[in-house]
Amino acid sequence: MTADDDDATPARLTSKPSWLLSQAAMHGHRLLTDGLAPAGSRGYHYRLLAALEEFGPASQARLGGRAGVDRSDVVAALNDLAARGMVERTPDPADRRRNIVTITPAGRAHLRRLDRLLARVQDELVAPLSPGERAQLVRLLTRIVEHHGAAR
Amino acid sequence: MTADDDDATPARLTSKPSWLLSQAAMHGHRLLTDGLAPAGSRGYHYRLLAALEEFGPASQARLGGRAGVDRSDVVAALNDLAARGMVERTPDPADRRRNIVTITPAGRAHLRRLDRLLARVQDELVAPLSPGERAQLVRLLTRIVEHHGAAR
DNA sequence: CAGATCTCAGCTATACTGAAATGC
DNA sequence: CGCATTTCAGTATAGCTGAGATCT
Repeated sequence: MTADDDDATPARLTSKPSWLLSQAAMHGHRLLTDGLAPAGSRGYHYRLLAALEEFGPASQARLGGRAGVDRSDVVAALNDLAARGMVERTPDPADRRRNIVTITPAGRAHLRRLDRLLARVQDELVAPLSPGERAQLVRLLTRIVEHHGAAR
Repeated sequence: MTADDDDATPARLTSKPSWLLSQAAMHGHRLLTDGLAPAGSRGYHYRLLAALEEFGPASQARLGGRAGVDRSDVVAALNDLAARGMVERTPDPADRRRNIVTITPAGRAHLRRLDRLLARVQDELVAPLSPGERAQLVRLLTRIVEHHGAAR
């Protein structure tokens, strides 16, 4: 009754891309959560700050679209970021339904810190692969994501 | 104000293995859920049946370990499968704390049906890749999963 | 006694839906 | 009016924890 027996995984699973992807993503998620915890941040905080710095100020609806955060969850995440002085919400004078969200200098500094933390996470995640293999993995995954994302 | 602007994804995300993996896994999860729905089954039903057929009858604890289903969720999943006559729970005469779970002929037939449905799902998931690229993807993912899983 | 097993109740995080309030 | 935006309330699922009952 060794650990081999207990942990043995059916070949039906280990051979399937869908299972491998979900397992690898699960490990990635844990590394990311643990990696960002020291900064008191979550993945969606990073995604929102990144979208703001790369594309500039935006309404919450558009920001959510870019960062992959649901309209409903953007609210709470921005509350967090605003409370820490990393973003500012100002009413849009041209359309008073909208909030224009802007990243602050403190937000940019925090984003740079998260960038450093996440670089380490990526390194751990693909640790067993050579640089060439890592690039190949990114290429293959990008094609899969674009194939299914384009149909959205 | 085109869709490009709304759907634009920060380069910080699209270049990261952790993001690509979670996106690809998300698409895989949707295809899998949709693909199994016609059979009235979930991913964990498939994993449990697969573990039973490949490794034979087992206690619920061991079965959960093999199928990657939490001890707490095994109970409900087996209730489903038993109600449909796909598994049988019998007390272990050698250790009366345990239930020995066995797959029935109906369970094997159902598993074969799920196998066929899932083959289509895998095909859709990696549709943009050539056969060689699919094999390469499986190899790379396997090494990542084994690297992190071994440390468990 | 410690520890394993099954079971149930409940928690957390994520992704999503519905609807109200406001404004275009 | 229809439609968009923000916000809140609530739902569904997956993964997990705690504890009780039973048994080794």
